Amino acid sequence: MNFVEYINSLVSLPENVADELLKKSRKQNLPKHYWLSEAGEICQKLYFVEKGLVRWFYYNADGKDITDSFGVENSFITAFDSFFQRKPSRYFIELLEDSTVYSMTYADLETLFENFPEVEHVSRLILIQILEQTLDKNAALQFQNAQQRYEFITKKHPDLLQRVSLGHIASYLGITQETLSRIRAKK
Amino acid sequence: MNFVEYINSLVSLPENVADELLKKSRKQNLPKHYWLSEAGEICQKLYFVEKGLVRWFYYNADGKDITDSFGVENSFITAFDSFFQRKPSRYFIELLEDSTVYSMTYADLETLFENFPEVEHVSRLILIQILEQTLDKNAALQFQNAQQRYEFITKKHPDLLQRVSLGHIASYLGITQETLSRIRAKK
DNA sequence: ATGTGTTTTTGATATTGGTCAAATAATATT
DNA sequence: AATATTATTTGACCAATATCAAAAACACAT
Repeated sequence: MNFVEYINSLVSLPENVADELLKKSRKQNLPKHYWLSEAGEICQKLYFVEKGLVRWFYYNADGKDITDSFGVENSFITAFDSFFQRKPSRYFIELLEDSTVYSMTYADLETLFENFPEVEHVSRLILIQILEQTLDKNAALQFQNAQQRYEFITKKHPDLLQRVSLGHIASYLGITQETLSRIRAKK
Repeated sequence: MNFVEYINSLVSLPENVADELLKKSRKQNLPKHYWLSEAGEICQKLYFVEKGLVRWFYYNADGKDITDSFGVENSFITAFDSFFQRKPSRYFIELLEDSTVYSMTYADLETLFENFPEVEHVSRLILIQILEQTLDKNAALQFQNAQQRYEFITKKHPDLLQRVSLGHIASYLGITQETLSRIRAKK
């Protein structure tokens, strides 16, 4: 599924809008470990992952690598604290697998916003989805113990357990990898 | 500042759009402890707080009251997991002070979306702000100790410390009120 | 196959912050 | 003002999880 097909599954797009979206975007195959964006910089592109896996992370005050989130197939990916507001990001965005992504520049997206209300509309829908996932994660961290956090990911994102290293999963859940390893060991 | 003035401070609205927004909205004074929305139900309205203070909270599996977030003057308030997607919410929304709010139904907002691209546009801007605040809070909870969490709120939302009870602040930060009380005691 | 680097597991110990209970302080009600 | 209610503080104790260190398992390149 390319990203226009994905959008069409959310709202049906007039053909000319679909064409414009494809025309303004660029498809690329990029290798594992490639960085789509870096902390401290303004994220220049909005990505769509057709195949592959990404990780948002940042370094905290102690220099520790903290995984904020993961993005899988059929997700729009960007530094949400940066791209739309044109200010430096907190996050790095890293490919965890060889991936196929579409990308679009901010300027091109703005042009689409101005010319096609449908694009603005679908952006709103997607932002709401992302906001909801973020709220979910907040609730999973606040006052949940390590066991409960692990259950959150096994229920909400079981696919990630197969594809992501234990260390990244633990960090995402706000626990140490030793603790996660012990949780897995029992049961 | 009423909510149309607030929106105008973000993007300049054509006069007819501003008029429509005001026409579709309702201004109310509501008392402290009033619930704008309840968990388990579809949140029916989008609110704007002109004066006052609100709290999002939910009851976790143990029946514990968990504060997710606060909303102050000049904020749009709704159950973001519910209102736009028309599904039951996790959250209660409670007034913590006597407040003046504007409200608009989903149906009326949809009509505005359909007729005025500017409304869709400004919604996107507001959603991005909210998403960013939510990401900030995520980062404040993940791998930050109690002291650091308290510093987060003193820096980012110092006003809340004056207006919200210690118990609610502690819950918001994912720590017990006893721990927060002890943090305040030293220093 | 062998060696090198990375990831995961296991163990021992330390620490943070939670829990429970009671005292004090602040706020609301009669 | 007196009383009841609610919020905050304090103390003693304990549990969950972090930290540090080392071993084991696994992956990858030569």
